[in-house]
Amino acid sequence: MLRVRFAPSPTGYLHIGSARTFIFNWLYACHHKGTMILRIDDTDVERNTVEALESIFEGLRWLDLGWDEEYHQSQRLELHRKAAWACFEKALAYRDFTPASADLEEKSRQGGPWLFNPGMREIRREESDRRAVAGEPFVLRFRVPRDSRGEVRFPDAVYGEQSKATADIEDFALLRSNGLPTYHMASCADDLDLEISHIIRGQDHLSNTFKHVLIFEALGATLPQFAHLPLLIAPDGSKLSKRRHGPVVSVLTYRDAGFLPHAYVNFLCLLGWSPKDNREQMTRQELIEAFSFEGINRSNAVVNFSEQDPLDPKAAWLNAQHLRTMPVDELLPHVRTVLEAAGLGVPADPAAFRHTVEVIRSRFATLKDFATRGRAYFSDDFEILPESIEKLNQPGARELLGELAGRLELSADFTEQSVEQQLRALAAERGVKAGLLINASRAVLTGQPVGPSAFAVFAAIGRERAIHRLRKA
RNA sequence: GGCGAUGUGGACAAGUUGGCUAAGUCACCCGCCCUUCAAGCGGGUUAUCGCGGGUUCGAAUCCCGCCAUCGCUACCA
Repeated sequence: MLRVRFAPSPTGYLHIGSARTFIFNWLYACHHKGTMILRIDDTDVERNTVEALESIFEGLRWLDLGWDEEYHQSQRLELHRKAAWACFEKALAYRDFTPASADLEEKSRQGGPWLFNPGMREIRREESDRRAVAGEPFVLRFRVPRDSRGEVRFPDAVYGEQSKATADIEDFALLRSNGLPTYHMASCADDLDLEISHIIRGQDHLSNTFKHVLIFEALGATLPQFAHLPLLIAPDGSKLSKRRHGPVVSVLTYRDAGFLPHAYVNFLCLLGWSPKDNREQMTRQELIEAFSFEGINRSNAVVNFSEQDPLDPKAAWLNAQHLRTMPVDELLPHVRTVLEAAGLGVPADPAAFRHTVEVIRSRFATLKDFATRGRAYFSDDFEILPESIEKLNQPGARELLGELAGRLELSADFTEQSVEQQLRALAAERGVKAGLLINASRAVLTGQPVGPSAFAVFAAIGRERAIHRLRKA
């Protein structure tokens, strides 16, 4: 049974890189009909916040992909401790009584690799026990087998066969002096207990994996398969950080910018992965079918944003693409949500709503456009832009609009075709270009200087409202 | 400093068992369409494949060296 997990730590909002990791895990699980597990890695009590946890869930819910099982590491601490002490009992770990120190850190930075605190590795069991019982604080460290073996290796589905000399792996901590497990310990113990078969995570963990392999072996487990993902980075090559790059690193920013969840998922998939057959816009099902480790790149991908334009142009394009090609009925709920959030109503007649959306969506790039540029379609309270007023100020435009209103009122029917007929006839009779009336109509009906065919606008707005707006001009 | 990785046009990204003029997408420019703006359709500009050597009839693809960038090097994850 294939089981994968996404394991965020609740120390900040859902990062777009984390979101992509979640998506790739999800895709892999779906492709192989496996199980997707969400595991909250909250062992760092100092940095965890409930706000961050909420924010992560909010982001994941927006992505709208779901998961099958959910765990929180803080509720499984006994498991982690048991695993850590099992290592100790087998003499694969030892107590380190050295107090945390910045000096040692400094020393290691200059003088080559730092492997362990001098003297601690060799303390005899009796002395170690005695000092512990006496209440002396300690961290439990893994005893890297530097004497018995030369290197640690593991295959990575993306980066290939990896190896590292044990001489270059330091004695990392398993348990902190406060008794809580470290990331390495908790993660491995849980991966083992939850029977994770494939660990798909960011490449920043590639070097850590050597330690994890050691832990898995110490616990007598067979290794899961590893697949590391290239990182998402900023245009200047630095890693994406909240401090330096602001809201562009949070998935919720894209929700608030009016992205369709699936369009953003689609975009993220194209960063570091490719179906290799030129497809860009893909449905969820197509992504699931096409996804495989073979399509994952090894180089980091740049999220192409700038101060002027915080949205990656390709992401924006992909969103517009989905917006105008997806089945309308799937789009409608999203439009409704955005309109309601803006305090706008949705047409009572579902067919009218659907028709209106159909008319305007090809000119919009985000969901927000429906409430801003498309406001006049859903409310009588809208602004007429200065550029639109210019079109109204053409000589004779207002008078003709009034006249048109009169004719439309008396007309037998009110369809795109009939309105066009009436309008063109009027223009011909008065000896003006149809364009004059067409552009003026659009301006007064929608407030916008540009937009869909004016005749389609008439039909979408409806007879009564259209006539009213014509007269008001 | 040590270790682990990566380096194809502004961004994404094919191609890496060596072999026609290095795909495609976004962005940008032009044209068509046209009542406007998009969309759509057609076309175009942008790459000495990080740099320098080597092997070869022939290298983005193989070998060596160098450089740059990223990651790990925490009682953070």
